[in-house]
Amino acid sequence: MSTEPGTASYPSRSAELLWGPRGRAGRGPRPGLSRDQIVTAAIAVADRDGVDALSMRRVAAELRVGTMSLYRYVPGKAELLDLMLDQVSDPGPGRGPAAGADWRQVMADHARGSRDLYLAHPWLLQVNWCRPVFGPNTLAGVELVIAGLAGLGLTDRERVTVMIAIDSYVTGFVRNQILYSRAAEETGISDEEFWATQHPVLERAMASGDYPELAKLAEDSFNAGWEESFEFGLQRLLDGVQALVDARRRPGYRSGSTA
Amino acid sequence: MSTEPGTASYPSRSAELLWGPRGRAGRGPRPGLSRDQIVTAAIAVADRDGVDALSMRRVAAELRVGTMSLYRYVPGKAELLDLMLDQVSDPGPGRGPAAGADWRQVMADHARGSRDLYLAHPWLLQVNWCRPVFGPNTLAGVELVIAGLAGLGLTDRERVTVMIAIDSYVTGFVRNQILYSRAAEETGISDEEFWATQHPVLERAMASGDYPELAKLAEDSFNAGWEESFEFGLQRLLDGVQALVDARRRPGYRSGSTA
DNA sequence: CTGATCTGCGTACGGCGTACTCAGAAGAGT
DNA sequence: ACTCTTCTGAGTACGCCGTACGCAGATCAG
Repeated sequence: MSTEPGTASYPSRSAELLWGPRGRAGRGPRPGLSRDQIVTAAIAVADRDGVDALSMRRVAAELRVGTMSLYRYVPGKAELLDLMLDQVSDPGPGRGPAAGADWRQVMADHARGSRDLYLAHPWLLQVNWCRPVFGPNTLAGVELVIAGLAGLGLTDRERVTVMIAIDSYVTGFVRNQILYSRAAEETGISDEEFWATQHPVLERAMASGDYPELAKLAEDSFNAGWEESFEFGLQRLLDGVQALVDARRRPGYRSGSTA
Repeated sequence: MSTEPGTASYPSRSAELLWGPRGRAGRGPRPGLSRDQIVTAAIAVADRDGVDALSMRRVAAELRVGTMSLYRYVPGKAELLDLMLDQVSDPGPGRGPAAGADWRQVMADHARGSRDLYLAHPWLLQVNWCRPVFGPNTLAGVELVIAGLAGLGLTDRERVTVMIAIDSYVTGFVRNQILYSRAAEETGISDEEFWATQHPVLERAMASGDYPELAKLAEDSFNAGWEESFEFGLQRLLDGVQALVDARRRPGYRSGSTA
């Protein structure tokens, strides 16, 4: 409390908001607004106009309400972002793993689902969360993955670490994709224009001889689609996990390296 | 130029700054400052006080100079960030791959090097780069990895995609680590205090029965160190690449899945 | 009806990035 | 040596931001 608020949320406050009862004392006037309304409006603004356009004033305007009224429902912007994260992580009702799916399918589905989520709400990866506060919906996703890794002979810690690895890959990949492709509209410069400005610079760099291997690459080496690249890396990662699972089942096997 | 600047840099301007000649016309007074000085000072501020404390006024104060003077050397904050990225990516002189290292060692070294870099300069992952502009140093890192993947029977496009996958994993992992561990000092709350506030909430969630598999996990399943977790995931990913390399060498082999 | 309590929100403060503007220093041309 | 062009340094100001504070009025307990 003594330090400046900065961008960081106060985790215990966010936890209360995420898990706490939504009771209300019956003394004053009825609230004309709800926390969910505010969170929904904020998500709409962030989706439509980007995270830079997300401000308390903007959200209030969206709801035709005074700016400071928001603070009756949300302690501050950081906590609002925490709530946005959890609301958007809601998988919807009845979203479980297909009954007969093997672990690899479950992991791949989860990875693709996360990717879709991040692409639909790019601000998820652009915001500096003070610290990931676990909300009910976030936790439900974790449960699904951990359950999908049950019964494979992995230790509990390995299951958790595999989950982290997959999440890291997805997060990092989509972050890259967003930086490259979404930024086009933010700068008002199309992808073609961007590469048109970069191309001569790169040509000169290649001609300099400082990057011999890069210069030898075929022209279209960087032209794989995002979707295709994502799948490729994901399958490599899952292949590696597969090797570990096989090793646990056939104890004679040795992995390419220990960890 | 017609649109608002926002957070996005103007890529052609950044490219000129990164690659362009540093010539100066000899007419006016000598510049009392240099772009490198500004970039260095900005990096110092970001490292010391965090990315939120990085402002043009702050950098100017660091250099005991008027705020607007910075704009004689750097078009704006976004471009300054681009320059910071490239300066910090300088691997130093004579940093090549060890001569006899196999590809796996080269990839692992590169991954660990990136990780160290990101941990040393967390703002690298917290800033929303408008778009990754390739600077000389960034490009040198790419060259190293692509060279390390030569001669393995992979296509050019596969080499690029493997590189992206490794970079995605590293980026995503360290981002997570930073969010969890670095945020402690920003909120002024220690790791213990944070978990102390989260623990009862999680206990109640586990007791609710909504997360059966999570509840069954051993208590210390999440307690693996960052370093250990990073290595584990990295080795899994490299195992997967290994499988692809092996498949290319023994054409009869089939991967766990195609991509 | 009274008093406590809660909501909505206007005002204001300090900080941000940066456009504009101008004084004055330094070299070029004569 | 003088002028003119050009460049640097920087103060001021504008429109954003998050949010602390305080007040008017609505609502309900007693």
